[in-house]
Amino acid sequence: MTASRALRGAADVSEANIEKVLRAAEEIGYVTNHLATSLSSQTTNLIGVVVPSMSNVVFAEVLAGISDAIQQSGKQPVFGISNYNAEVEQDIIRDMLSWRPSGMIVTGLEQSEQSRKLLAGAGIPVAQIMDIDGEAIDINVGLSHADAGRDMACALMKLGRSKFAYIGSALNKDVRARKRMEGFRAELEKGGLSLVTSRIDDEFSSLPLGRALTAELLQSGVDVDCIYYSNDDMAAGGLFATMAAGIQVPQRLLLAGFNGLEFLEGLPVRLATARSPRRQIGKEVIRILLEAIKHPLAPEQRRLVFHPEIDLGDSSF
Amino acid sequence: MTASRALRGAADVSEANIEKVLRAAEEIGYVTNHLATSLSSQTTNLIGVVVPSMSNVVFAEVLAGISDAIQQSGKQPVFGISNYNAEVEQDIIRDMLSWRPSGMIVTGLEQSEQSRKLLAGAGIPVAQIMDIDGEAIDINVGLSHADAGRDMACALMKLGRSKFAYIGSALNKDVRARKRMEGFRAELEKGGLSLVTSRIDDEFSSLPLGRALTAELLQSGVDVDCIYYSNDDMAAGGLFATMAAGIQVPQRLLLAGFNGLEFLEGLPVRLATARSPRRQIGKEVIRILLEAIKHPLAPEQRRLVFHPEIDLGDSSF
DNA sequence: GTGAAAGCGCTAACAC
DNA sequence: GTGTTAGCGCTTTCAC
Repeated sequence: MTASRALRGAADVSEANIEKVLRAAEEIGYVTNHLATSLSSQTTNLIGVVVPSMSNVVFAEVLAGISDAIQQSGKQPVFGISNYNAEVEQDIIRDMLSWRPSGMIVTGLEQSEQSRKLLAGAGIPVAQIMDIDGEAIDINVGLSHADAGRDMACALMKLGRSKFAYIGSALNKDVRARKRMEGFRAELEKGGLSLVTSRIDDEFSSLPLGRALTAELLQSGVDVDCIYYSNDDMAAGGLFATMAAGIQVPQRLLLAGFNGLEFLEGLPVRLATARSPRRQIGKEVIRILLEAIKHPLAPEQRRLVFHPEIDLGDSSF
Repeated sequence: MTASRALRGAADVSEANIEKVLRAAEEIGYVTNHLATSLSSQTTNLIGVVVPSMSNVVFAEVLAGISDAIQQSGKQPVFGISNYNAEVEQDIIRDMLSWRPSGMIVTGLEQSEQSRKLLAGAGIPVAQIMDIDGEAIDINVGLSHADAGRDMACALMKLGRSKFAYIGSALNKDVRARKRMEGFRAELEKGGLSLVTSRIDDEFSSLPLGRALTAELLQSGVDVDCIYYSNDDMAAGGLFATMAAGIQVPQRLLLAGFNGLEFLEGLPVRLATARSPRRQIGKEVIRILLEAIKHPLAPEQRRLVFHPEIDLGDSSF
């Protein structure tokens, strides 16, 4: 017992014993057994975090935000990757819960029925991040992707564009990209316009894919003056297709993406985009979750909505 | 006991009881307590994985490779991010070991003395990945970055280039980038050449940084016909700087990076690079680690060396 | 095929 | 300030 107390830095242990214990621990290379600690104390320092992908910089940055924010709290994040697959996600959630984490963070609002049940029944704070277009289980931190699409459509129409195309990918898997697209289209229709054409692939978004789909669209000869992409990677690929085709961006053709990734700043043309607050979402969800672990939160404290800022880049002339 | 056996799918339980137990578990929303399972059975299904960063696509892909490969094994990866900081890394390692994982994977060979001691004393297989230039604790899967630098220098000299510059970043933190640079320089010297100039920033590599450093170098008016970058992101940024300056790549100026990232394929010019086998490293290290968990491995089975293939892209004329 | 006993390595609660 | 007792939720072992 004295050793246990000394190692935890608990009060009421004599200086002499503290030193003795610490030295002995050092000597034998003692490493706490967290399994026993947690089982005994009925509490862990674990926070489960499930994201759909890590190759996508967006989630890498959310995780970085989470890592940073959690640093001083004594909690430890445990990451899981669902590959945009609800069944995989459910398995991961089940597995994480079996480690009795003190909080959970999952991406988006579209979990399986079973996943929602598991999370709701776990008796711990649960946060859903990135998206707010839907009903949350508990804590919800993110932005409206439908609105993001609408806002971009609105801004582009204001710039005088009228012949719109959409280029995206894997919309069946990436729900949030789909919501942006739908918001975009809805707003166009409100303005009396509609998409002239679109290209949607099943693969995941990437720069080469954006380039390929754009090249294809340009070659088809359809007359458009603006392309809205599912995200910045795709839009950057589009830029290179236009360069190869000798088309002036943004003068003759305006390209717009989503996320406001850092690498856009290095491109030859500053494309239009909307900055998603990725690190901030990570930071804030941890802040709220840690509070929720301490004591129950009022409904209004359990919801945080960000409004991504549109950046028209070189297109704002 | 019967319940425990039924839930684990163990043999020797009557059909009737299996069904009864499963139904009851479903009904009350039972979730295994892995803390108790692992404490009791003296074994976990955890594999600790420590990487320096996740914003860097390279590590995101290694982790993806690990995730894929581990899928069917019943093991579960637990990821930690060290931020290129040996002290943070040590804390993470210590923390992970306290959960009694059945194996550990860490990035690079440059752990702190204490970290090495912890890992070596944990009594579990330990794999160090990405780099092989140094002494490994146990399992080692990766490539020689010094050789990668040398090979690229060799290839570029063969193309007739002679006035070399180097542009890199955060070399004090990114040991492997430093090793490539040193290998590169050593090979140049072997060929009777040396770096005409170099630009090295403290920030982490990024496309905008590559662009800025390259623009600066171009403006300085130094005469070079080839730039070797710390990696592809930096090189791509360099490409945009040359485009802005109206310099023909690769004719007048050859740009070379490292990693062979997918997005290079979307760029206006296919830059020179060397493909690092990122997913493969993830896949293979899991294969070896899982074997090592089953039974001790011979020294030659504990080491796997990859030889990155040089791709000169449009520079190979 | 099922159950009883012991124990994994810790901590909570209480006595001294 | 220190030690004792009991127990966290499982699994292992052995008896029946």
